[in-house]
Amino acid sequence: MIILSMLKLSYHSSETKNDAEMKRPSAVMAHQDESASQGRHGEQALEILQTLREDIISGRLTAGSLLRQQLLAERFGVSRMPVREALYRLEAEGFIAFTPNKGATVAPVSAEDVREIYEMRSAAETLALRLALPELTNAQIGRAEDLQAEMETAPVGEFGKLNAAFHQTLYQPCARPRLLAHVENLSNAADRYLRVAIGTLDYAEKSHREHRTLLEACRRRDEADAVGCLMQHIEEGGQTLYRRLTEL
Amino acid sequence: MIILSMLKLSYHSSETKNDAEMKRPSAVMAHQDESASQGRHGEQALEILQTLREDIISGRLTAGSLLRQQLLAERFGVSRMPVREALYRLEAEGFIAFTPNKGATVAPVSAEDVREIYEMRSAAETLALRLALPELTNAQIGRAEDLQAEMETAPVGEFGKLNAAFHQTLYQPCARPRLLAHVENLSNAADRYLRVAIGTLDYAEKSHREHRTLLEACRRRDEADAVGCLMQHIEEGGQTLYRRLTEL
DNA sequence: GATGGAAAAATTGTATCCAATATGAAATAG
DNA sequence: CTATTTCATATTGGATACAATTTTTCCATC
Repeated sequence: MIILSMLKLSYHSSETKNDAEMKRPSAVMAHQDESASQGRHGEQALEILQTLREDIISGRLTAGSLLRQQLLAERFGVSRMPVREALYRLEAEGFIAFTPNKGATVAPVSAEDVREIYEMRSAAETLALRLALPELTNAQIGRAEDLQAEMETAPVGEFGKLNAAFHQTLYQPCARPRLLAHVENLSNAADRYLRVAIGTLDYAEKSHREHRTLLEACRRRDEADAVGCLMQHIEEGGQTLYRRLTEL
Repeated sequence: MIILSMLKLSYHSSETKNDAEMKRPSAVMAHQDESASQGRHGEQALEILQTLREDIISGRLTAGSLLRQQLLAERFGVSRMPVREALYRLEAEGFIAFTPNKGATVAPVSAEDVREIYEMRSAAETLALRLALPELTNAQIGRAEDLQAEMETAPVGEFGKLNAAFHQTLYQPCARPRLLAHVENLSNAADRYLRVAIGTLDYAEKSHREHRTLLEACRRRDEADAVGCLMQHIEEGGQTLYRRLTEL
């Protein structure tokens, strides 16, 4: 099957002067303040959101778990109000689901879900790479190479974060805040499933090999090759996870 | 430029038994209760969310407007609590942005934004159509044709809703809840910009023509043709809006 | 008249309290 | 002994109350 984009999405007068950073918290922020969010105003909810998201991605909170607002409030030493704010945002990200008058439960996992996530990743990330490649500098490619090298020696627990950073580094120059947020959200959703396959060595080996091939194509600024590599990388990764989950 | 998907996203053992309806309210719900949300528990926020979203899309709330929680609470006859819940969800949808201790403002509009939205629509909707086409029944195509006929005579104010329904009808059989929610969200985001072009007759004329061509390709189950039509339809629509906005 | 600062008002963010519903246990009827 | 009903408890959804911060206003000073 061959899908061909015969439209070259050439929008004229594209200035792209600023990266148009959206005002949203954007999920990725270095822990700027290790004092347990006791100091300043209005950041408890963010802390709770990030912690719960980590808990779900890492598997500490399993699918179907009930999230009791009172328990969470006590755990974080705050009232139920910022907890509720965090839960609303988690719902928007697809990690939990509310049932009226009953509470929030961690979203279920399924083979169909991971298949869908990777189908969407393929579409979104190839678009991002295509738009980013003309703006991508050698310095940025170098940073991606560094991340790749780090990933190859880091412990498996770090794989998800480093992998996301690697991909984001390549997409960043596209300067599309909506698209980048979407890619990040899909990456988080995928990380929840990654644990079931990252244990096997050949999965990581294959990923590393494909990353290096991708970087090479980026160095050459070969758009067709780079996008093809990325698409294969994502779709085959998704198929591997899908098979792994249907076997269980 | 030719992008070719050389991977045929063939996931084996694909059961797709149920459509896996997500528990989230899903934004599209018929007004089941015209009594101003006074009756049952836990639905004020939904009413507020839908109303505010409509207000932003329709332009009644303009970019940069400050959304005062107290005013909204009084307008809807509730406390600030369900208002805040609605605002959090609107933020996740990209319609508003919070600035700490200052409040929520309606997200700005820009030519870059509409360009990005249509780039994402092209990627997401062609994927949805590709996945839906093998499952699409003649009855569903008939319903799409009915919607198209209705759209050609309806007042311009109805165009956005009918257009979204037309596209959703064709994508629905793909049975991908995440993807469909994403497509719907992008459609809402695009509707905010549609007002600037829908006034011109040739825009609507062109859209109707392309819709009929698309339906014909769907009838023939010609995937390459249908996906090509859809991609051209979306990308050229986006370029038209982009040009219109850069001229202002 | 313009400018800077302090106080007052307004607004957000959080905590506490209340209402409505759901969950679960105990009691009663079969 | 089991099933059903009723009542107590727990939990969510919403309203009110309070604290922290920002914005506005007003006045003094240059």
